[in-house]
Amino acid sequence: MRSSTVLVRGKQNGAARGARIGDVAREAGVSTATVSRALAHPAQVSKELRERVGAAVAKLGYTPNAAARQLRVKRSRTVLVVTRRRWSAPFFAEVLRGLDAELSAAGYAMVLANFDGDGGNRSRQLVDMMFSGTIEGAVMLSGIVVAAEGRTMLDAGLPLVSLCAAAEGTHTVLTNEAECIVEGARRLAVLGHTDFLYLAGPPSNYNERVRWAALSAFFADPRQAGLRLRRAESGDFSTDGGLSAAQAFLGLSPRPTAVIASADEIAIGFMKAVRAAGIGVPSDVSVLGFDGIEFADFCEPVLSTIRQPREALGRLGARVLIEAIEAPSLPPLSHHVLPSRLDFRASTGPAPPGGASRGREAAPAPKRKGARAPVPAPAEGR
Amino acid sequence: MRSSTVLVRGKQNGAARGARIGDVAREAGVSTATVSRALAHPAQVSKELRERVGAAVAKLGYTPNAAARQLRVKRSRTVLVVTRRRWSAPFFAEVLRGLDAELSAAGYAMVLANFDGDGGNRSRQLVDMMFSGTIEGAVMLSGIVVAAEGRTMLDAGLPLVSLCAAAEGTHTVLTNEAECIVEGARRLAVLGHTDFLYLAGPPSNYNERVRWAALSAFFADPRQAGLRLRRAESGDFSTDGGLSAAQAFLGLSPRPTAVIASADEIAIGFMKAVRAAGIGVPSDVSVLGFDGIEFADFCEPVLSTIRQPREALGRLGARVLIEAIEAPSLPPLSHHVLPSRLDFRASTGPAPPGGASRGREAAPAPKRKGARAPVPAPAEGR
DNA sequence: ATCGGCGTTGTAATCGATTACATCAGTCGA
DNA sequence: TCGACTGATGTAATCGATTACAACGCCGAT
Repeated sequence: MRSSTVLVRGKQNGAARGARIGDVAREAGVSTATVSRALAHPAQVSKELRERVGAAVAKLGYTPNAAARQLRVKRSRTVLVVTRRRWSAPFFAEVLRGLDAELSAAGYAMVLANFDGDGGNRSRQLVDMMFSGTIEGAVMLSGIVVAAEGRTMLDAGLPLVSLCAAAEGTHTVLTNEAECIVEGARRLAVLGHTDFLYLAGPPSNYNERVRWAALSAFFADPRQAGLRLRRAESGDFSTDGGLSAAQAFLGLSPRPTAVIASADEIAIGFMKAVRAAGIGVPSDVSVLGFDGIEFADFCEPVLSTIRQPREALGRLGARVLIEAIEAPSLPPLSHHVLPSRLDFRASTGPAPPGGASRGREAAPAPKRKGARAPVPAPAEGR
Repeated sequence: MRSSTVLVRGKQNGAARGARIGDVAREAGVSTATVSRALAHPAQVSKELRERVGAAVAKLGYTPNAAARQLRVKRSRTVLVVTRRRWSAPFFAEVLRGLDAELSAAGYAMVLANFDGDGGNRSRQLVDMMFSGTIEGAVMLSGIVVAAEGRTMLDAGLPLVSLCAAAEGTHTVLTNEAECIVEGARRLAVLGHTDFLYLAGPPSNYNERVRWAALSAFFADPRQAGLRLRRAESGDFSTDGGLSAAQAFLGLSPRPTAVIASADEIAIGFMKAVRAAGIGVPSDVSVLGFDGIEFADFCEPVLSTIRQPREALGRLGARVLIEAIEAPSLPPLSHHVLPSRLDFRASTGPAPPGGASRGREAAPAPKRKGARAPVPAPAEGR
């Protein structure tokens, strides 16, 4: 049989072998049922035995085995958080903090997994997690419902929350980003700008699509007939993306006087590159970013941006998920919208008096390969 | 008994009720042992039955219950990653990517938990995780071995890796940060600087201590008798910390001409504040940061920094942990050092010809409450 | 004295997989 | 033809907790 000597902190070929519930029961002179009850439902146990059990637990350093408990009660108190590698790190880190704060306060552990649409291995890992009982729900920052072998994460029937993204069949927590970006364009128009350039992020990204759709819809409105909107691709929510978008900008003629980026990183990279080419911000071109990351305050000039409530998004996402998990029956899908806030600062100003530059007075970009034409709007939006 | 109709994707009061191994066995006309073997050790099962089992698994959408498996085989294939809230987000995000990449490739899930030395609740959660069998090992980015109720994370006997930090009894993965910061000071001295200021991060932080210890040891060396080192507190690895350190700097007389910050964020905040006060960088003061975050390339001027191999740190940390977990017996503690790299750019230059300014020509800081005196070196280092 | 009810405690079934061991069929060599 | 061996499969024990149910003692009401 099993060794009868009690190992308090014994180690045995690499794995810890702690006390089991039976050891505690023996030590306290009670049954295992009483030990279990004393720990989980203290009110059901007499003061006398409760104390004996407590002493035995402390003496042996007992911690209930999580797998055994999970198997029996079918609750893991663990949730999955799916992220995307291409995300903006400063944005993501804050959201994660909100999630962690709320989840840990409620006693949930958080499993973090990147998902970048890889071939099939990671997809299967994630889908299996949903079906294996390890997980009680998931927060998806990717907007993608991962699928593998004919099953999707949704099929497990667990609550799912899309955070900063929307997917069929999930709860959603969003911001009013569409309104905000339109409001930004409107404010720039009030400052006299008529020629706009949108710096797009990864076209497959949900937020990217929403922002572009809102912006292009606004410009398509006949009441905005005097305004012009073009679009340049950055490829990524990154400063590098901003650098490459700047090359496209420098090739345009006439040059737009107002630039709206789909992420602060893009705006920051863009500003650096155009200023290096002798273009003034905001004297020649106004730049508006998106997200409100910390470094928007520290670039030159200080970046106008749309501030997203990052930590609050994480907190709300967590609460929505926890509520769905703990509801006695399947709750209806909920949809929340948190407000983002437009913050105009030094990188935006009145349109230059002479109107748009012809793209001549500044030194042309040293080596720009194949003038990137502005890209037509994709099918979605309108 | 249990319903005999097989629920393929059935949901039942909120929780998914998938097929169990017995259902698969019945469907395939074999025993549960054969199903288990067909999935885990296919070579032990005849081709015929292997195929029947595979078909049944696919038909029923069977995924083994993780808790039951864990209970039996005592392996969770899950590791814990402990972070600290006060960490630099861009730094942290990259390290996390490295960890995730390596862990997921090896089939491990990653539980993420912030630890900020909170009263006791979080500590207990973490320690309990170590003892409850949920976790097979942990990577600690905090340098703190969490303890609660007389037990520490170490006591569970599981492998622990300290990443970018060192703690007794753990494997460590570090960078040569001490050498690098001294090399940075040396290079600045070669540029003619003699009056240095160190912008400290949170004094309880491991990296902060190592950097300060190395730097103060270097300046204490009699061969560097002509050099002077002072220290200002930033409180945090944050741009805000840099702003407040700048106030201390502006109050010094004579003002140091070389500033070494313990994090890029601090350096970036510092540069912004002193330039706003009319001090030129690098004409009046040279600034060297630490970490090599993306935004060091986008502030004004471009920040000289010490680049840390962030993703590589994460990857190595994960590999060290996995190796320790999978070793047949307790392996000896290992210690790795990855190289960081000094990168001098626009924010550092020759010492101003006139030597240090007297702290007069620039507008004094508007409201500086109680001139912050330079802080004496703490006990460690020498 | 008898009964019902309540509060406390113990016994044993249960969760769902893995795997030691037993069983059985088939193969090969003597 | 028999026994030893091999390979495939099934039976049932096992992991460690939770909890339904039974048992028990004690109380007050009848």
